[in-house]
Amino acid sequence: MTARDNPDLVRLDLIWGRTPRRARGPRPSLTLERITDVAIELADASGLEAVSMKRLAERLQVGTMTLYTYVPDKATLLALMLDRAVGEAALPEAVEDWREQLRQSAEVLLALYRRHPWAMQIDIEGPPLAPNQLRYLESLLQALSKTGLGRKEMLDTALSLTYFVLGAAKTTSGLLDAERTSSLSHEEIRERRAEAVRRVLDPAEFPLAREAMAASADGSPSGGLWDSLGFAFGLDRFIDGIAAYAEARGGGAKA
Amino acid sequence: MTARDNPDLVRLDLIWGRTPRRARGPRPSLTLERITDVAIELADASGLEAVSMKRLAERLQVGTMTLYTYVPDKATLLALMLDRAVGEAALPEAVEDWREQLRQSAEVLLALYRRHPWAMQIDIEGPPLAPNQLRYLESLLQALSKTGLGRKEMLDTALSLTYFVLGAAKTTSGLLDAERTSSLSHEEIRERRAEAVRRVLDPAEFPLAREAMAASADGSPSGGLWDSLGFAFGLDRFIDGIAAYAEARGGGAKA
DNA sequence: CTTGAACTTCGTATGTCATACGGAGATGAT
DNA sequence: ATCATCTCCGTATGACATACGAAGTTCAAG
Repeated sequence: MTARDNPDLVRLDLIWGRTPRRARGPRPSLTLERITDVAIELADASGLEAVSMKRLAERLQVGTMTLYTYVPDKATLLALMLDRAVGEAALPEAVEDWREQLRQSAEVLLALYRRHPWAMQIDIEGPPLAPNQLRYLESLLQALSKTGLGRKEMLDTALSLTYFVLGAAKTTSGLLDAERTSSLSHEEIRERRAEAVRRVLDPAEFPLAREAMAASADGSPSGGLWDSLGFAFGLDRFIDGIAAYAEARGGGAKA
Repeated sequence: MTARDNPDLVRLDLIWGRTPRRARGPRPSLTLERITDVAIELADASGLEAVSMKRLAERLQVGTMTLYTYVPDKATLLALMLDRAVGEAALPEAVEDWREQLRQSAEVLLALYRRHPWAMQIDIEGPPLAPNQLRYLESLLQALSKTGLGRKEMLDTALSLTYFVLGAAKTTSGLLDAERTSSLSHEEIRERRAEAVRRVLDPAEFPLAREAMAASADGSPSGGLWDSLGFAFGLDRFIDGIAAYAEARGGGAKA
């Protein structure tokens, strides 16, 4: 089966930079990379909804339809943006302590989502086979190869880690986004949220939630309830669970 | 501060069903619930992108702009849809084994995302304070109260669990969606994915990923690589980690 | 009983979006 | 020198959310 028969493969080849050859016509005035970079600038500055083909073309000083010579549709452009952003994440170098490497990998990914919140809004159809996504996965697997886990379990673990990070980033992004976008001060936002919580969190119906949120708000330096939200804690518990499992299986991991 | 001063609170009150009272004008011909239900039907049948104000109004036999008497904007409608969907998830009844209850809670949530894939595409701005979301959270906390964890740790744990489920659902939804939407047979889709993997997964650059995927595909009954994807495994490891932590802290949990 | 404030309904209009289509001109293989 | 193949892009289409304001409806107050 060649790419011609399967539109998915066209997109895949584009993401992998395998553009077949341009012989006949005039030289293109743009490159895919430049287009993708400018699109990312736009998304960073004003959010994903600001990335329209028209605005992007204006920034690039070309007509709107010119973009369609480089990209079959907008969804492909978004896939390119996503993988380019993922490529930005510096992979932590291999260290002997796989727990530490996993933790760092997770934090790098979270930081990436914080830097490029639009990346979480991009829905990929089909399996995640973009180059930088695969590189990230390979790096996780490399760290996990020190645990003595089986190959299938390593894959399950690596994917689970990315699930956790994506979910955490996505759940908290709305909160952080509001702080970035809104014209209000952080104090004001905090105040409004506290008001909203007060209005809604009936102690009779939600006793545990109320207590937990109160405890959480007290422990936070700025009194902000929605700051940390369990990322570090949850990540450490997950890694604990992996370590325990690997050890019980008689794996080669020490400590 | 009253709702009038803070547009967020208007939306919140709407989600909580606190509509102030309608005295003067003619009786409304619709209800928020009916609107929301029909919107959900539409989204279930044809995806979130099929839910436009125009189509929704047509289904309800009213003019497009009529909807705006019930809802300030589409984002609010989406928030209503989301919380109504969450309300559909039957909360597992409290059992003495908190691990089992947690596992069931996670599975219920995953099932919900599978049944209503559009729910994952809805971005909420601001904290998750919708009634059914809070009920779900309270139920998680109730299960966790048997662990002996501190209140802040309970909240961190509960949130982390939802992070994991959301991430897992979101990552895999693109794959399942393709199988639902596409006109191709599952066989054909599988074949194309295998072809894509073959094309892209250079063994020299991605030795571990290649091995892991091969092992994963072999272990799966239908030979499908992208079927389970580590949800159950990752969930169990996470719960293991929580249990270990609670026990080490000298909590009241027994085994 | 009348009046008018407050409400629902919704046609029309505005400005946005992705992208289909086709023409004009440039380039290089033959 | 020809012409297939490519780039560039103006125009057009049909979607979209929603602002605005007019018309009709209901009930409370005078």
